[in-house]
Amino acid sequence: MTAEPTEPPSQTVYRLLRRAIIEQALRPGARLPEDAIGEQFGVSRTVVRQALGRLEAEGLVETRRNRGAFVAEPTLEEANQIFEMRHVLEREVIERLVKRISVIGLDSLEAHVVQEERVRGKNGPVSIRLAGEFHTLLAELSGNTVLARYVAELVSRCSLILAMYSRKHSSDCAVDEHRQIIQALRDRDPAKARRIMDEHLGAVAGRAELAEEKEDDLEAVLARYGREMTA
Amino acid sequence: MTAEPTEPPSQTVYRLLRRAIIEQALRPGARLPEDAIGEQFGVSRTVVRQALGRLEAEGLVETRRNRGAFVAEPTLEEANQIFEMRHVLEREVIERLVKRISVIGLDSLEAHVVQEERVRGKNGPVSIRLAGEFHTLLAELSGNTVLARYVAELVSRCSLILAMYSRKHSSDCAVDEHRQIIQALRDRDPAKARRIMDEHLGAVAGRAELAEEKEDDLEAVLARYGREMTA
DNA sequence: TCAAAAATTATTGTATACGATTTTATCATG
DNA sequence: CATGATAAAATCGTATACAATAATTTTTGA
Repeated sequence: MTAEPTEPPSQTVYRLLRRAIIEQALRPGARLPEDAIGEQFGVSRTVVRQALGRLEAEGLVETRRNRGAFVAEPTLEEANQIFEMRHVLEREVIERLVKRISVIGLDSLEAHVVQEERVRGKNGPVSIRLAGEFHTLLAELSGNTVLARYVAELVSRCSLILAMYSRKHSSDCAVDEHRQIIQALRDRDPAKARRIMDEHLGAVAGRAELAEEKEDDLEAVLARYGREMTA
Repeated sequence: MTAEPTEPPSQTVYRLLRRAIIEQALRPGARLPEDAIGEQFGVSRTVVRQALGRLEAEGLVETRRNRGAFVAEPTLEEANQIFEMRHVLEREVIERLVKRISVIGLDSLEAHVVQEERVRGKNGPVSIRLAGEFHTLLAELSGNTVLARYVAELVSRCSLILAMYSRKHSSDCAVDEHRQIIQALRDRDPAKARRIMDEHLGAVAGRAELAEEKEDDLEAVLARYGREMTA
């Protein structure tokens, strides 16, 4: 039996915090004190710090000197730039996939959409995450890992933006649009694929309105997300 | 007088290591032991670790579990993907600049090329860095900070690739090509600008051949780059 | 002499300790 | 009562200590 190399704790913390942010359990502006997080996850500040550092590099977290880390609050200008770049990169993804996506690739997209359908309307946070992961999966199928990494980063930052500037994350329509994208790829129709992706991203970006603030209960959130760690 | 907030030590270490890698004073595969670096810079392993973490996130450094950090050694496949993405993004940069670059922007590009000319042939490492920074400057002038960040990252990773796969970093020709790019932007000629950028990047990518290994003297390099820190 | 096992060394991974900085609370004073 | 100074608390930034792991060397037995 191969001795599976266990994941380093900093990565676990990183992963869980990231998911909590993307699923909007931790909302923009929320404080992220090192000792509170470390205590919940049963690790020292050292490893929490590493995780926060990575999240900061990805733009999901902002840290202020001697003040600590906070879930990032992108300005409207940043939000526009992020959407712009996402658009540029996802267009590139589609262009590549229309040319050379494999049957296996199409199947994995189908499988993902089926998953999305399954949680449709049931679980808000999870459906938010799955909707984003559809785009990440597309980018991965492009075969260029750099492109995939950038898209993943931008998609996750978009979750943050929607949390700030849209009233509700109505991802119901998204599933149908995702199906349309798959169909266009299957048809090998570049114009159609590009048009649908443009519309889809436009729809996502269009949900930008102002939303009211809502306080988080950090401990409760961490307890929920930390279960995986202590178990 | 405004009390200038002094740079955190981890960022200094990050900056100096980054420059050492980009200027090829630390070559791909070189070991980066935490205590040796910390001793040279007069800081603890804690801050060295932070710097190495950031460099890893950018793809300039690879760390192997319980083995330590090394200057990254991109494979040929990774190298191709990086060049591809750089091409995609820089094309986007040019497209935007042709439309809306300001006179001030053009001036700053001119000023940079003058600098490049000044060190032409004199100092290898510095001219390598300046050649890259021309592209970073272009991306910054696009006004999209995300785009600028990605281009900066890719440009620096290209230095690494050239260090591995090209015999010599003959950046002499680059200065002229940079001038041509500026001219095309001045003329607001999209087709020409794009063609020149394509040729330029093709020329850069074309220098990919196999190079012999060469051992580094870590201490000497760090002493050189660390002067700025201890002073 | 060679190979395998054991011991040694070197280096990383994590926790903890302590000083520094910022924020908050307290209190005196106009 | 407002306000500014001072003290207290909370939190971060960095150094250091120790445990864990991997690499290296030495030892041992055939």
